[in-house]
Amino acid sequence: MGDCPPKLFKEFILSRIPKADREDTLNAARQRLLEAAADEFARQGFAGANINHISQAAGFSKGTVYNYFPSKQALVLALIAEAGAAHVRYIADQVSQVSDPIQRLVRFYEAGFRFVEEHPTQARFLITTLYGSGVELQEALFQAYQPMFHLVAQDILAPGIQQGLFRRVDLLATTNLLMTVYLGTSSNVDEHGKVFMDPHQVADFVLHALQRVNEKISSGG
Amino acid sequence: MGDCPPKLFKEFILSRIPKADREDTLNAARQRLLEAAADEFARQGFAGANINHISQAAGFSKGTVYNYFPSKQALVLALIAEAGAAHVRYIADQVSQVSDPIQRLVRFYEAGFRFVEEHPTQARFLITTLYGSGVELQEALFQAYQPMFHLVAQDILAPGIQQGLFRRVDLLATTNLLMTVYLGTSSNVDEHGKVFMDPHQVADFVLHALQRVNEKISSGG
Amino acid sequence: MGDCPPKLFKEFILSRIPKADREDTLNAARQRLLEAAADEFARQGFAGANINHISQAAGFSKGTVYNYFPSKQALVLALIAEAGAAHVRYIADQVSQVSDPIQRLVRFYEAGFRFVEEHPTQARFLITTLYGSGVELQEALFQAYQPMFHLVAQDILAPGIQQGLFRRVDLLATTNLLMTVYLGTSSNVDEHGKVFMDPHQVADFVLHALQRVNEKISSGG
Amino acid sequence: MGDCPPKLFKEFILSRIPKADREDTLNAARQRLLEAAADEFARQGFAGANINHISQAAGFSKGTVYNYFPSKQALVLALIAEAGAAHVRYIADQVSQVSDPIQRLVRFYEAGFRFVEEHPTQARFLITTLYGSGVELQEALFQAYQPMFHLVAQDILAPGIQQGLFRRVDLLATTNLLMTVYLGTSSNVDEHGKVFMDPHQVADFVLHALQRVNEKISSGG
DNA sequence: GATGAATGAGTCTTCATTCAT
DNA sequence: AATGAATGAAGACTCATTCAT
Repeated sequence: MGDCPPKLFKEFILSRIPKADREDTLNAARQRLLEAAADEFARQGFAGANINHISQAAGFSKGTVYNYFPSKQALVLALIAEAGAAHVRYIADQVSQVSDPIQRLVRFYEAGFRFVEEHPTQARFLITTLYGSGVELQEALFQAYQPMFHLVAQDILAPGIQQGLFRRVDLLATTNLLMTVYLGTSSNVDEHGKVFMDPHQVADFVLHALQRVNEKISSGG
Repeated sequence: MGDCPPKLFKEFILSRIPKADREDTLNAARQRLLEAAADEFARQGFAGANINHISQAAGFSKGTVYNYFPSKQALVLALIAEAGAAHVRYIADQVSQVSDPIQRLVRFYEAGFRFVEEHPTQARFLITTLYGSGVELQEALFQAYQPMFHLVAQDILAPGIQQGLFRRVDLLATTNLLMTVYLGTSSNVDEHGKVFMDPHQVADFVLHALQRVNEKISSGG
Repeated sequence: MGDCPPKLFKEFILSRIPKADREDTLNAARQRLLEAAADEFARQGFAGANINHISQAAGFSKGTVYNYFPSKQALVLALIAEAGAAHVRYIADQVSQVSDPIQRLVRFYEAGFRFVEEHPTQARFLITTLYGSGVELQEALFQAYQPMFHLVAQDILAPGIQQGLFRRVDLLATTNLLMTVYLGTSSNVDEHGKVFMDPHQVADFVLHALQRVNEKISSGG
Repeated sequence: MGDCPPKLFKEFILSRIPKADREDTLNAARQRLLEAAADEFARQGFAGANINHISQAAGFSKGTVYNYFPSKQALVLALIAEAGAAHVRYIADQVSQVSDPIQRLVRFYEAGFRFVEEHPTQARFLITTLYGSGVELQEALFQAYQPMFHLVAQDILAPGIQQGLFRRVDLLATTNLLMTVYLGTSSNVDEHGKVFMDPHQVADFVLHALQRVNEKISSGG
């Protein structure tokens, strides 16, 4: 650095600090856009969403989204990836804090509902994308959710069965059912974003379904 | 007759047939439009659907939907009402053929999945409308589904509890869960419209959840 | 026809007449759009042209072009094909009315300039498209002009050489030169659309270039 | 110096070098921009050109063109003036190296085609601008080309006629024809930028057209 | 009732231009 | 002088809806 003339050194210093700020600013702008997008997409669906509204809801003028995302499609896909990953991470973090499979299952629903209540817009976006129309987006989100399926199967169900806490259910089918129950119940929220059902009610239900019993009720056709 | 151009032939035929049949024909036109609408709405969502495509898919030309439905919105609402009612009726019919609550629960899932497989387009439309975006449409469908909630609560769960077949669960919450499990699992279909899960697997799961037990697994947070 | 009830026969007759009119109307609309397009494209170039202006200049409102042409690109291509063919046809018709190669060459420039003066918009469009930017459009027009190259080569130059009226020039290169001279000179018009040069002046020039001589002026580098 | 970030290194260099060289650097930047502009304008036409692409193709970032040219329009006009002048100068230099009018005419086409092959981008820009759309730009280029018309008329044709080498043609019209032949033939290049025609073929053609003859072929309409 | 041309508001996207750093 | 984020006007294209036939 000694070769740099003093003036340039100063400039160099100055140029480093704004750069960090700038990056923060850019990331913040991107985040604002993603949040606004989640809101708009959740309310109107992909086709019904207006990308200009998104840009303006994020505090920019019409064209500015396109400085961050090359198209409406790219914007949803980015949102699916980020919100999906955030959802998975939030739940996985809290589930992994306990080790007992039963506790983990309870935590799964607790954390899941908490995510919905803390991130209502993202959650609503995710649910409507998962079940709403548009196969391509559904598949993208399904990909993003793979770790959550894995979490339920490998970190909750499998050890629970192995430890004799749960009955010997089919792993794949039951994972699907537990996920279905989570995603379905968490999509019912009141106008304040509160999930209608209580996580412990839900957990109770599935724990009953998983418990070992002597006599099996037959459902044969 | 061979000299008549096809369009006029159609008119001629229409003018000859008795009034009751003519009504049938009109209803048939309406039905064709509703089916085409279900397909388009299921694939593209409400906002993404093209009402002209619907008209043409039904065998009419562009403006003709408007002879049957005053607007795109009115068309979806009619479709929600009719498809929703058909869905409820299909399941209720089959459930009511047996009287044992356990058998009824099994029938509920059997009939439900069968409906999805026999009416894939309607079913896909209903699911995407129920979870997809657009609060107004969701509420309309929720209304249409009230009889199905009632069926589960009053004709399956309540008698089952009363007869001591099911444990004393919360009626509303459990109805929600059973419905959630149905709607969630029936939305997972492969490319041929076959539901991924087996109805008996699902029924087994919920019957386990409902069975009376001596020792209760606690999920207390 | 005897099988048709009388009312339908009347309808049949009525339905035939409007149909012909309708077709005329549609073709007229299409032609109006193509003319308006030629004007706009000639003035602004492809990229600079505003397709809404074209629609409105043709007496329609904004979106109506799209009832006739699926895209801006398709519109230019149709225009290139139609105007190019008209240009070729106009010249070929008049050239073929005489049989002497020298007369034909004169007619070629006469008819060519007349076309420019009678169809100034189309002509300007064609010239700007041929030399202007956009390789794809240039190639499309080049294709449309093939018959004009063929005309010059096979119906004017070749017989002229064979009859000993023209010197033994290279057929391809000279065709290019004659076409170049035509296209280049016909692109210089005054504000009233009148070509600056006189067709006989131009014809004289090329006839001198083609005449047989004893002594050849060498241009050897 | 190794610690200086690249941007600053550039500034450092700039600040050390003498004023005259610095001006050269600035001019070099301007030249890079003009070259990039010629490329973009030639490919896309004025309306289709993207001024940000130009800036980036010149090695700058988006806004930087505006430090050199106040607007897109000003940029083309500057380019027209500079490239037009370069074109004229290139040809005039080589033509003036010989004094015989016939040799000069041959040189005119030789040098003209050589310019196209050595400066393909500029040449393509000039041709498309001359014939392409946008009257204002056409006129600007026409102005820039005045010295080339003057060259042909006063330094080639007039002395040739005076020396009895060419027949007594109309000066203005023939100048137009010679220029037309040049501009028209030089616009036909293959994908490597090579002009399709040979300059001597072209020169031969016009020399034949200009040569004195005893018998004149009449083209009288 | 059926048709399909016409309408025009609305949407996605591009890009010349500005300006704070 | 260079940067590149932001702006917002403008343009290609879509489509719900109307209506004369």
